[in-house]
Amino acid sequence: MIKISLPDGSIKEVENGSSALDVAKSISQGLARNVLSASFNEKTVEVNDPLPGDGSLVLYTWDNPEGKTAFWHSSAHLLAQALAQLYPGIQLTIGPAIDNGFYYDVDFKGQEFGEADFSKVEKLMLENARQKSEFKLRAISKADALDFYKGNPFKTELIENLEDGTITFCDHANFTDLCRGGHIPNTGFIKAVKIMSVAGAYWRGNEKNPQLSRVYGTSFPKAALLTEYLELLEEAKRRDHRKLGKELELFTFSQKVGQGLPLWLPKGAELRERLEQFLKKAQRTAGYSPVITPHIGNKELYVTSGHYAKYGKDSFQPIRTPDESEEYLLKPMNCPHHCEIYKSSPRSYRDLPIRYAEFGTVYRYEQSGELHGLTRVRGFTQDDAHIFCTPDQLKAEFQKVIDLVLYIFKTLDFQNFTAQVSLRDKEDRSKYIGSDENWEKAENAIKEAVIEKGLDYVVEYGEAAFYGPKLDFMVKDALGRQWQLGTIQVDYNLPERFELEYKGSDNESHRPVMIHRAPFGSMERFVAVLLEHCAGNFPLWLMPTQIAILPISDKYLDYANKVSSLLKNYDLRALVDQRAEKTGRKIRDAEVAKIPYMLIVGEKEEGDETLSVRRHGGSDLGSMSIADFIKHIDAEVAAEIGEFE
RNA sequence: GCCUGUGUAGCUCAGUUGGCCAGAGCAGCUGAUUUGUAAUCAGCUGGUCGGGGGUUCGAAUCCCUCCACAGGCUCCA
Repeated sequence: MIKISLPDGSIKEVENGSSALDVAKSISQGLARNVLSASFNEKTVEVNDPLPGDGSLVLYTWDNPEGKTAFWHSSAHLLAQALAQLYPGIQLTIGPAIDNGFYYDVDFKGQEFGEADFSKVEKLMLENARQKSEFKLRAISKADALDFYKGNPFKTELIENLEDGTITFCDHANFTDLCRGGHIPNTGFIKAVKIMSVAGAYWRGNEKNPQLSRVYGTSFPKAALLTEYLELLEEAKRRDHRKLGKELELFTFSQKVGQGLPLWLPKGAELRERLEQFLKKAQRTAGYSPVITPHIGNKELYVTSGHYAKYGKDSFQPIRTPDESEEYLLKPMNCPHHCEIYKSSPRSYRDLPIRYAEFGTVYRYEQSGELHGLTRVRGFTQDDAHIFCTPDQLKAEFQKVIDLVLYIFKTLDFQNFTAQVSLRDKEDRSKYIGSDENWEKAENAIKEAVIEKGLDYVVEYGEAAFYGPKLDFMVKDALGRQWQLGTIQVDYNLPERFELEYKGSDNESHRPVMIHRAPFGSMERFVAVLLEHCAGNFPLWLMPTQIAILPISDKYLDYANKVSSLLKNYDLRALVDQRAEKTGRKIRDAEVAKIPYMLIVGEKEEGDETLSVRRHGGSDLGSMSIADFIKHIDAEVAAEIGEFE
């Protein structure tokens, strides 16, 4: 007998050779039916394999992320099996579980595969699933593994990088795949399957490598869950910022202007302006000085900064002047310009920190396939600022920026953000410029600042900017894709390259440290993510049109216009629906336009100088005097914005 | 840039074995209606079927090519 301890603290005695599944059966039949994976002594094990001895066991079902991972990982095997059956001669590479499903990268060896083929793959997968084939993991020697995959350069490469003695294959039915393990008991658990898309993916993510076809799929233990998931995707589509942006007339694109170059329509521009004013006010409080710099700069400037060497190919081609020796670049970054402003005058330690802020529009030649609505464009405006400070001031300045970012996220109700500390790649240091010593200092300053602020964060190695480590604030869009919004970056390198100096109290020259920071990130991306976050129902203070005044008939137009001009005097944004439509229609249109407040005015309201107030979404707030309504709105806006201290 | 798709009126979409003059709803315009909490009625306007080239007696439909968009891959705000 062996002793198995379970998460609830209980200890189960089971016979030698029992599997995780046997333990589940000894607890309850219901559990046994639902167990998808297990970990033994904190290591993932095969649920069907005998447990090696005493230890602690955790069983996972669909309700645990571990269970889903095993489920989708196993589904990837099922997909590979079906593809291999349908397309003889294809080469399999890798097929991991991902956030909402799985994919498999295959080389179709020239065979056609497109959307039209999805249903036959799904059908075959389900057919195979019904066989209830067990997944069996077995050890294999490196030599045998290489022999098995002779002729498949991808698997061969994977195996070569593995240690002999640790290599395992997974068999189910008559299908075998290189695999490290973690499977569901058998294929019968997979009840619903959907191939989502097929896309090109370079082997190991490197565009110099051959391109494979990545087949994306998802699967579920119940058909109803698949339906539910597809409905969720539909809902996400309704929240898509590209759709809402069009409907709410915020922005557009024109082929004639160019790819990735957003055109802000009046309502969108107004919204964006309000966001800018909001941040400018907070930045005034925080001691920033506004600066303004031009849209182009001499190429030499970016050669000095190192941007040209690193991002030259991602820039628009240089602009030439009639003077042949001159080359200008559409500015891809604002920092070199700000460095030159710093240098425009000698600086003393008494001047620091200096904080230059600019809503600077920058241009980057993103590959056409990269462009995506407002979240990835070729011309965008950063809410950029550069803080020049002494090394002693770095941590405090960094923390002040964190406060500013958190204030913004709080005001706009972004609760589900991820703070990511991005550090250098541990192995490859060649991607970065600057001394090890400075990198160490910068990385430590960020870590300390984040810990002292009590921020939840994850550390990502290799995600740093080429000139320094950073702290990024990531938010997910409607489809679950993660985008970087706010960013705070420490930089010892630009001060060096631009030979920035200040005179210390010791009358010696010293080098300042720079912080690059953009709490929104870019206005374009921020508006996009905000739009999806609130499904177009922006907070009242941001709404381009806050109030729709709806006269019952044109007899009350005069009163409606009078109310409108009164509201405008209070800096409120109202429109009067002058159409000869029925009230029901006017309300519907205002609802569809997501206007927060509707004021219905007719005979009664005109008589006693009141308003009949309706809130977007259907609630009737009843009758109110104009003064009370203004107070009501002011209170709502004040509650939304709060003060930055 | 590459892979897989998509592109018909301002918007959403029909037109899918090539065949009268390319359709609908919404929006817009004109008129009637003077209306009380999610769509009043009628009429009218609006299209180089993404651009170019080709096959054909005949192309939105088939072929080639370019462009844009969408979902991915690398990078990044």
